[in-house]
Amino acid sequence: MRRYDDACGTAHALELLGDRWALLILRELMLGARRFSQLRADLPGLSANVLTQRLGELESRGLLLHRTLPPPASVPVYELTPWGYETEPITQAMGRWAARSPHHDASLRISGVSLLLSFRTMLDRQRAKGIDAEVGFRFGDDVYRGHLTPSLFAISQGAPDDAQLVFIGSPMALGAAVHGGVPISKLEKAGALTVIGDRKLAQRFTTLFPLPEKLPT
Amino acid sequence: MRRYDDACGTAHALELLGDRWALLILRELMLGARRFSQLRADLPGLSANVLTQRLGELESRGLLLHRTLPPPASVPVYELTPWGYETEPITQAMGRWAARSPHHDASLRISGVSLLLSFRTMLDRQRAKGIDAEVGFRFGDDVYRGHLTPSLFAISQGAPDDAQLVFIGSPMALGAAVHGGVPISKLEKAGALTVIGDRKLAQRFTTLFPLPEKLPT
DNA sequence: CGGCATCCGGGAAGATACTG
DNA sequence: CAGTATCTTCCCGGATGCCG
Repeated sequence: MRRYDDACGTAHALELLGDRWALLILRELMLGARRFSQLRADLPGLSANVLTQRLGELESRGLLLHRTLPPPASVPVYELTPWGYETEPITQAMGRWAARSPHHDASLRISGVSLLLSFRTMLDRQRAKGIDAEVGFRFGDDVYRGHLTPSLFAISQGAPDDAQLVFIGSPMALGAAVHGGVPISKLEKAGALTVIGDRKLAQRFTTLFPLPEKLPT
Repeated sequence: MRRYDDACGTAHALELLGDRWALLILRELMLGARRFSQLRADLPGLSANVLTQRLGELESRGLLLHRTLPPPASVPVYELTPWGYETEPITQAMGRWAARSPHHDASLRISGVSLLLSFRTMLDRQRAKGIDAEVGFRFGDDVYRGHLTPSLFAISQGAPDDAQLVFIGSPMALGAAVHGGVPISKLEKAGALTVIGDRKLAQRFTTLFPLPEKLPT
């Protein structure tokens, strides 16, 4: 490993997760275990050998585990350790800071996990006052449930037991609605997004995660 | 620039400041403008050409400015832009997280800026209850003043007007007292640290910035 | 399908020496 | 003092092939 030889915690953090792609791999695992092929699909620019290398390093450093799901699944997955999950504040601080960048291009592709994490990061507690909702998300085969309250947006993998609201579509379509201000009706007409359940709640949902003001170019 | 082609804010942040040494350079500028040679001294493993390259990139990205101090100084310095200063939460999140690492080696060298920033990051508001103190720090030629209150530790370059307390010595010696639990008296006997002013306050000062509990190896 | 090994090209990082 | 110039090394990324 390349070292900084610096007692500062920031330097040590960079030694542990400063390699290219490392933090993005952690981000994709932030909502639960995922498979090698899922990670490849989430991070298209990342080649298999580098992914293998990163996963090995992060495992040896104690940030994630390589385990096999219990039968009948019995497939290998990668999952963060508790300490790995504790990197979320780092991811969030970066996301919050970069959202103000004049060069940030929101039209690029985004993964389902990234989008849901951005909601968690940007939740506006004032605007969410009084809310208590179970929301489902279906991004192709990836399904998530979120429990939204004014103080917290708890997300996990899997279909919700009974959601007031379910979004179906690509992460980019939902991102356009929430972060891009595109009306839901327009996305539905274009066939990019489907909303099931409480449409009024869906409308409100799109306003709960405002991005910070951008800097002048 | 190497891109991730990802709309996620974290990815964009990594494009802007994910290059090796970049975040550590920002850290060293976090308490005010510094010169090229100071940065080299603060980051011994960083060679001049890489430093030149990083400074140029960070300037073109809008995180810092290369300007000349007004006469009679008239020397070139590098200084963060307001947006550059806004990276401190990232630095702090990393430092806080890495402090729990089983592999963190606090015996390595640390810069004055790093140490003072670690105080700001780790300030325990409970323990600091009722405090309101002006503290000076002298690390060789680098002099800082800090205004400490229960909610904030404001730091700037330069000698304090009237400090109740001044620490004189190397950053590592002060770090040993605050983060390492080494008694001030012992450091003074060893000639590593000098305390001027309110010694009782100095004693209390060393308890205000507790590190989080480490993970088992 | 889910990796790991290997080879290769390009480019970034590191060490050292040098210049205005 | 504040950077350049040059050279070497190593990491990253892509492709391919192997093996369970």
